[in-house]
Amino acid sequence: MPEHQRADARRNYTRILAVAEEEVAAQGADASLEQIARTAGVGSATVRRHFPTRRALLEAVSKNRIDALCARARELAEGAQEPADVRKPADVQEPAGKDGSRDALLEWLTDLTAYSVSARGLAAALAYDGPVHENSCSAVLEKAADPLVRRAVQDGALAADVTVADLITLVVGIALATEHYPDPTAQADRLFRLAVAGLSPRS
Amino acid sequence: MPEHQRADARRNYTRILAVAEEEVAAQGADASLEQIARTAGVGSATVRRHFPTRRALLEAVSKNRIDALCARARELAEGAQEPADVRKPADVQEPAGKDGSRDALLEWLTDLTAYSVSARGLAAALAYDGPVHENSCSAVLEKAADPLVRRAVQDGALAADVTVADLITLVVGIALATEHYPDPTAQADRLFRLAVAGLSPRS
DNA sequence: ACCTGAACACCGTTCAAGT
DNA sequence: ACCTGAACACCGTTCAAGT
Repeated sequence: MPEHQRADARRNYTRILAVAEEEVAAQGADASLEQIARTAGVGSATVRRHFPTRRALLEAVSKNRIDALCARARELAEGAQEPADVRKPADVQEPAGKDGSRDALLEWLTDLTAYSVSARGLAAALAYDGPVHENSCSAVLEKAADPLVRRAVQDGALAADVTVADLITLVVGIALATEHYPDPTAQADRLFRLAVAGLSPRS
Repeated sequence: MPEHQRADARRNYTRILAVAEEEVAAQGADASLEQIARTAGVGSATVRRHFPTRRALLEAVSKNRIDALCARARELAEGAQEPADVRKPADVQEPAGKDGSRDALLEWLTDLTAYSVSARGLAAALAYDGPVHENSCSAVLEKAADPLVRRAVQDGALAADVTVADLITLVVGIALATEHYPDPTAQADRLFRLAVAGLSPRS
């Protein structure tokens, strides 16, 4: 969204986005752009001017949830208990340690799973689809969650070659594959816990 | 495909399917039905008569691979080494034991992952999409692979509440989420190994 | 019984004409 | 600078007319 816009342009942008949020929530990622234009009372060409691709629209619709997930990641990265301004110097081992790192990461991934399942269109917006634009949902989310993953690796709670992109893609895959289940939340939860536990023997 | 068909009907069915295989291989699960009809030299209504839904067409296109995966599952279920006709009585513990159960299951899941990534349309055909028809791809595949999962559970190599549907859905999700990566096979492999290892500490 | 061709409603894209 | 309306090519669906 450009800085200085004509008033009517900004108004249209807002209306389209509001309608799109409802429509995507109701119809999912395949919601009709034409229908959105009609309901917003603009031409479909105007929708296209503001959102050149379907993905761009889905990303805009998902922005609030992405921001919330980013905030949550930063919160968890600092350690849930202590306020941000009393952090230890970098050379002191984090008090949370291995279990804390792992728990924080798992909590965030659990939140991501819940969001990806319940917020229609979010999984599609996050799914990899060609080289990632700088300010895309994926890029923003990965940047925010990266510290969580790095700390887990440093503390030995996660294999060294696992990236934040791997984990997000895995969760997105679970969300996509469970989308049409009778109870998507329950099934996504099952699969997420399965992936966390692994397929190795339990002993 | 009905038993007794008029010759031209059967011929059309075959041609449509052959064209669909090429088109889906080239364009993926979203291939244009209209285009398939044109190339096959029939009306789009004829395509629709033989394959009432897109899913039905994708399932028909995927049939060979599904059969191969079923055969592989049965092969692995009997224990790779011994021929089928010297199997022990049921009350004797399988010689393969816990590790064998787990290895057989993992090998099959690895094959399923490879197929789901490389055979375009297969993941879409397997993805859950409402109540499963009796002879659907999913049903057939689940039935064939179920013994592998049950044996792994019995031998303690897998948590008791994990079902064959869970595992297939997880793999399908990985395939869907990695579809547009530069190297889908490599990324799907990464995620599959991650899910197998789990996110728990390694020690 | 099965197929064809046409008609229909819809969609996304593009662009000339407006203000 | 931005929007609208129309034109376009495409798609999937349905059905009357053929053989």
